Amino acid sequence: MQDVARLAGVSAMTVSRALRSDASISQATRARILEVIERVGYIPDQTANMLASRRSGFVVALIPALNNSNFADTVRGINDSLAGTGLQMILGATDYSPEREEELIATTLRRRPEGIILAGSKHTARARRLLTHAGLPIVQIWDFPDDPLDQVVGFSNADAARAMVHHLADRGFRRIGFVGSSVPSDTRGFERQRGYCEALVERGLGPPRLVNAAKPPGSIEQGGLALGRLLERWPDLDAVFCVSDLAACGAMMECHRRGMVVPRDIAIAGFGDFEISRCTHPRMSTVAVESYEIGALAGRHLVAALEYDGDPATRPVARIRTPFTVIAREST
Amino acid sequence: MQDVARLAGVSAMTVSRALRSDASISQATRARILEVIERVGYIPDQTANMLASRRSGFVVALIPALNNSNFADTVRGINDSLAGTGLQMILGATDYSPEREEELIATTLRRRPEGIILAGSKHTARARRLLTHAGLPIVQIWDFPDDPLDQVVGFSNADAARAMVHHLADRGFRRIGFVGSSVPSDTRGFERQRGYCEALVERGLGPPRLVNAAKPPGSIEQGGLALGRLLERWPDLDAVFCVSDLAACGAMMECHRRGMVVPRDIAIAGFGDFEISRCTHPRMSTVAVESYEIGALAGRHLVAALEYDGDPATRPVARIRTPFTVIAREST
DNA sequence: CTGTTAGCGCCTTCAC
DNA sequence: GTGAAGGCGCTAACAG
Repeated sequence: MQDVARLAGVSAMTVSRALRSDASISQATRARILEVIERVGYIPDQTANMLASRRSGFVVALIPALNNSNFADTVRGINDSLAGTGLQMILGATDYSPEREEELIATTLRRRPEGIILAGSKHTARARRLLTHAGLPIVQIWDFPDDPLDQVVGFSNADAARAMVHHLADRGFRRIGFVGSSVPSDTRGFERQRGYCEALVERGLGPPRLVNAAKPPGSIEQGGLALGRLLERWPDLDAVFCVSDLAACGAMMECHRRGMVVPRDIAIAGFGDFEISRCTHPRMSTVAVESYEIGALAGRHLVAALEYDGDPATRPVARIRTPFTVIAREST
Repeated sequence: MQDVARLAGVSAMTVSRALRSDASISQATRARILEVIERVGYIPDQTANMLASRRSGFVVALIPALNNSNFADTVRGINDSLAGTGLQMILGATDYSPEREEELIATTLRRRPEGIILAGSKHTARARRLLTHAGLPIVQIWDFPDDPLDQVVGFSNADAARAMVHHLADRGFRRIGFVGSSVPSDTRGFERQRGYCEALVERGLGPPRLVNAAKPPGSIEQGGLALGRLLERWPDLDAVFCVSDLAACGAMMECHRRGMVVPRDIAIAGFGDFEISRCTHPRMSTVAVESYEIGALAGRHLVAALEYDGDPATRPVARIRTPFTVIAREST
């Protein structure tokens, strides 16, 4: 910056001003400085900027997994909502582990992010302490906790799962099995399982019939294996609801393999409305959630919190319930 | 850090040492300092660290899209390969646009990353200038350019597509259509199309029969529409090769809708070996590429380049060709 | 509209 | 094994 200043015949401070849009500087001086910058290929050092201005321009987003189309859409939503704000995203994958999440919170906090977006509502005690201590705007997404840390954009996974069980019951299915999440700490998966159990009670459909899928990779394959285990224990199942469309897809393939006709012999339902659910044969009934919208809203409300400059005590705190919809297709 | 130092009865410099593993400091002092740090909840400021130590700990990864399962796997591979190195990833999505890529390069370079991973080999002139000027290790992935900027982990998309056309020809298909990428600047898609055209010549299968899918969202739906347009122009097609599994999946659904039996009436092939390709009915033939491995290798070789401290002129430069495989399933 | 001064929070370098 | 001085590249705050 000193070099540029010298070449342009101004002080470093003026170069610094030329780089910002709001600063008071004459058109002529700015033009001359920008010309020098372009000519010598100067790239301002944002690290030094961060230190001096005490603004990192970072937002942290922590999601369970990168290779899940639902969360990938959410990340896209966050990314899009940050465009034009000068904010950049630091992305972390927790692998559904609260401990890994805590670790990521601790390390990313060193980057002095301005805000943080977290999937879910289950955090370790230290993670909660770190977050509240840091005093930055938080948005919890993909869940609707009773005791939110700050802002929330999500939905009740239990309610969403309940809705699907009611759909199955409405269509006349009575012996409904459930393929649960392969990851014990997948709280959203667990909530869906809870919703399934509650709905069974509500409709008087007897005790739960459930198994858990095995660990990825191969969520689809694992869904098929899980169906096998379900049928072994409860051969008279007439419907299976899976914690995700991927597992449901595997379950459906297993049906094809066994010569079972969906939904005549057994109905199959998934969760998430992945593109894949429109691509099975028959097409799969599922629960659609607003993956992209969750990210976009979370980003927008985080930015709003960052731009708010009134009394911190009266900062608006969004608690948004995003909708979910049972998509009834031919598989049920 | 000053506060911690005062509480521990040492100088700030000693606290700084206690935070690093390699520094020379007595066990007792370090233990005392760490205890204070834990008690007061001190979080070191990595921004200041970056400025003083002149190491950002950042690696930039620029990929075309986040919601593409192939690239998501690559990102996962990069992420995993960075674990334990102290490096963090800044992720950018270029939306298949060289201009957007240039913009991202310019803005992320301000963060003073230590290395950069780029999908593809088509960059604007300014982007190339910025990169070479920055003088950092680069890894180009998902392509195998003739004029690499630095390191490469990828494969020839044209060759991979050629292999699939040869597979179709081997199976006796003669009138092979192609559904190209919806994005004009998708160079990998364009390379696949080139491979298709070359293979037609090699096998004497007449002039290309190709259409392009329309813009996402709805890559699957667009594949179906594209098949419709292909059949309108060339009603006697006996096989269709799609630039991605998503489009192929849509094409297959369109066949179901039209009462065409795959592969008896028409064969369908995709590209990418997405999970979805194992989930169609019949299962889809496709070209498998090592999405995760590409990311993992790119990350590993970037780290190697960063750790290398010999003569810059003799730094090892990896140029890795990752394999691709035609997966023959029932759809062809 | 432009310049000067004094840091931002940490680490490098050197001294002991 | 520990401390003091100085500076990383930039900007806030003030002065003019």
